[in-house]
Amino acid sequence: MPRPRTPLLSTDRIGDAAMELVDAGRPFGVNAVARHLGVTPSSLYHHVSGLDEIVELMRGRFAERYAPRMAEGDWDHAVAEALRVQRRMYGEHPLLVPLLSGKTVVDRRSLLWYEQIAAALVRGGFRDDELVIALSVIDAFAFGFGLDLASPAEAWTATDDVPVLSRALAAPLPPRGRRDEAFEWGLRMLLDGLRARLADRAG
Amino acid sequence: MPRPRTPLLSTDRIGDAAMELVDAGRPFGVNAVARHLGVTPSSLYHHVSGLDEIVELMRGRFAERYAPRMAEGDWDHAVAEALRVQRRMYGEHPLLVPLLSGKTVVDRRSLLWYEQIAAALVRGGFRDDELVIALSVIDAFAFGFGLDLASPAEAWTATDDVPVLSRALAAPLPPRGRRDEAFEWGLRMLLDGLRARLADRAG
DNA sequence: ATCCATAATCAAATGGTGTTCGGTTTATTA
DNA sequence: TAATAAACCGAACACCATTTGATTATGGAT
Repeated sequence: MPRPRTPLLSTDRIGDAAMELVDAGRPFGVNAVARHLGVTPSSLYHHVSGLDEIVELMRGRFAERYAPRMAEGDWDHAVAEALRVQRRMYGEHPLLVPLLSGKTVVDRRSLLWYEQIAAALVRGGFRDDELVIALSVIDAFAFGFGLDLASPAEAWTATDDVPVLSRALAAPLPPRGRRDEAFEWGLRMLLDGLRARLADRAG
Repeated sequence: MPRPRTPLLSTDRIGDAAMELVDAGRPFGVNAVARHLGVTPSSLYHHVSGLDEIVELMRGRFAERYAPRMAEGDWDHAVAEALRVQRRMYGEHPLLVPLLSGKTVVDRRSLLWYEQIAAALVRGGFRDDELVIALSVIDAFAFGFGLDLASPAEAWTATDDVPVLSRALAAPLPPRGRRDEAFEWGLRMLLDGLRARLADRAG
């Protein structure tokens, strides 16, 4: 097939297709995106450098959809809100976790997500040299609990060799579920910890 | 080649080969393990169900090598020690992080690692129904900071669109490095948070 | 109006992956 | 001794990401 009269592809269309694929919980990859667009895989390489760029485009589309409304409230409420939104995203699309983790964030709209958190931290009183540390902690937190959502429900196997662990696994679950409860514990620890950092410095 | 007079393979040998591969920082996979053993990939399937089981065997070998010495000290010191050891493991073998995360832990020796933490938490006074929650938080913590170690040094790209983030990235780094510092922040938050949980209940 | 470089598609091939199947030989067990 | 199971290999399968070359349409320049 020759060059079409009107282009079939564009980075926007590719990013959208990738997002739709993940939205539907279908397997993700260059070939899958091409199939979903009714196009051969090689065509994509005229618009995109490879799989990583497609992932980055998709990251941007999702950052747009799950943009937190953190307004101008207290800095800690803003951080909590951002993390809750991101966790909702991973909960609704667990496939994203292994795709988005471990790669440098380049996409503009995704960087804005971090920018908002950084701004909230500044508002809270964190110094410049502490910002990147705090952001790293927050990021590790977000991806750690994101991984939890992407993992099988039974994270550990009960065995006679591990009686304490087995008893823990057999204990009744809280109404909210193990994962939600763990997230709320973690979130509280994170915010308390950040606030303590500020207080330490003041005192 | 027919069946050899003395077997070339065994699950132990396969697990060792996988570990040696990751130790050397070489690419990991069924074919790579087979090559390293001087054997065709199909031979492995007489001893192992597939890639996942090889990963699980390797998890066991590493759990053995990085077994924490948590003795009988304070429960919080024990948890801290276990997390530091695991972090050292991920630091020395970042390839492990994406391999080990997101899969149910089946290997006996790896489960013992969690068992020791569970025992420490019980010693600290956590109830049965809280144990699995606390373990989940600890696990998310470990993998979150493990992911940080497996990620590129520059997690974010500085841009004019994100001035606060860019300023944060440009700020001088602490002597220990961004990652180590973030881990220590996080560890302190985690332990403080767990202790606060216990105190809350007492009061 | 024509020419030409560029852009956009496809078809086909490359080298990789994990996995399965069939054949051959050896070891073990009855 | 005969039958069965175990352990290897070779070859194939279906996928993957990516590259190359050919074909044709578009848009800008002469």
